[in-house]
Amino acid sequence: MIRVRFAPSPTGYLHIGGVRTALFNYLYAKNQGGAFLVRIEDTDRERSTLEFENEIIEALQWLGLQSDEAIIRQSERLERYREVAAALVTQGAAYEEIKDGKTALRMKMPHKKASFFDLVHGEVTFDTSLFDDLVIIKSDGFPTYHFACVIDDHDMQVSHVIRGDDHLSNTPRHLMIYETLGWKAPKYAHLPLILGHDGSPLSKRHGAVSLTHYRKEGYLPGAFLNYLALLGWGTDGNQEFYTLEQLVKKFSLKKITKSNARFDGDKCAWLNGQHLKKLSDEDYIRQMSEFWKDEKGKFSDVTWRKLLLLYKDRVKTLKSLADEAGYCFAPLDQYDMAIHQTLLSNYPRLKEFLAYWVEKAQVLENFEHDTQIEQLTRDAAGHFGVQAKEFIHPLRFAIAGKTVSPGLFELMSVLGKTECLGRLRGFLALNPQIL
RNA sequence: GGCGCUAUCGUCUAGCCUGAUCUAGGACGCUGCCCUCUCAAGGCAGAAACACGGGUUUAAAUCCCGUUAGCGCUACCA
Repeated sequence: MIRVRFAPSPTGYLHIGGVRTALFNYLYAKNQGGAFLVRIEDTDRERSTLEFENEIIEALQWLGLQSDEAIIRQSERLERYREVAAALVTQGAAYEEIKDGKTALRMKMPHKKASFFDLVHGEVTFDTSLFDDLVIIKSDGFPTYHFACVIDDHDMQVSHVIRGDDHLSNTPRHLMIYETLGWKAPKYAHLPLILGHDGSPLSKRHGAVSLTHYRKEGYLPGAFLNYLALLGWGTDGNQEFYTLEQLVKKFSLKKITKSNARFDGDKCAWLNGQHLKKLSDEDYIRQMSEFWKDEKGKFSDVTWRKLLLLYKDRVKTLKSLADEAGYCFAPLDQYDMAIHQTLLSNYPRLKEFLAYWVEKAQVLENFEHDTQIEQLTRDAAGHFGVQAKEFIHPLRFAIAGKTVSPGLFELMSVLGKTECLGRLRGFLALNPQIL
């Protein structure tokens, strides 16, 4: 039975590297029909908090990477660690060290060439005579990471330890603990690390390192996981878009890369856009509506739906809807005069056109049919003997305050007759000396 | 410093194990074109890499050695 675990330490928010480690553990477990477990390593009493722990567990839930068994906390297993440590002292493999009146326990480090076969790196050898005797119980009575980790993995019957490369050099130490305890060590797979865009270790300096950030930006869990899977893992084919289920099916430790990878925000955003696009209209609308609860209330269900669909191919994150469609949510308070001027020089008869258009459009009962508005606009252009775009571009600017938007007529039908004519009249009333 | 890991386009990667099929494939980003009411989306095209130096071999991105660089460990942090 394959059993793996993700063992975060609640000394901070779940970060990108942690998510990737959790993901690969999950993928391997599910691919092999095994179990994925979660263990909270809260042996650092100074830095561990319940708040971080809850946040991490909640984040894993959001990602869909749930533990198959009850979550284990190291702080609840102190008895066990002390018991094993005491046995080691009794057998003479560990000893007390008193410093500043505080007592800690150290395990004698066996001196030998320690080799193990890493599932990612292959054969790795260390000379353990270079290591100090390992502190196993700190003077505060808590076990050190190394000691607790080994005992838990053994007690939880973990078959494969899949963790970051930063633990590669720790592995021989762990192996020596297993050896003096007379326990069988699990198999190891050390994952390459995720670095910042500049190739340096991921840190706050890089800005977005916590998963929370990506949640708030409106990333889909599946898309984020998909991107992370692509870092340090490749397939023979050219497929890059994967759902979690597809990743589970295709995952293999053999395809894990040996070298560190840099996090590329652009590609991550692109993939999220791809996932958004692949969502069914219903799912997309549900996600957006949940994210934009407040804005939703400003529109009828039918209009809201129409609005969202207009931007489905244009948004990369749920949050970016605001960048694309901000003008739908709030009235325009001002226009960019530079663009205004450019438009004016391109279309000198702009005011005349718009006034004519308003005159024609106000006769329409409503703006519900974009084909109707389009026909009206093209007729108007024909009336002046100019191309339709000479009407469309100024109209777009007056309506959206931007030179970029989805199809103008669809946009107008979403905004509605009253709002559109209101904006146009406001625009025409602006800067009479320029117009 | 010591020990360990790693090294293909700017970035993520395929190829490396089992040398010849690699004038090195895909993706993001970038540039151009098409579509077109603008922008996106989509389609097409393009620029862009085997870190360096030795060696083995008829033949090396692929195997070996060294150099360099990056990263990790070297805590009573995990």
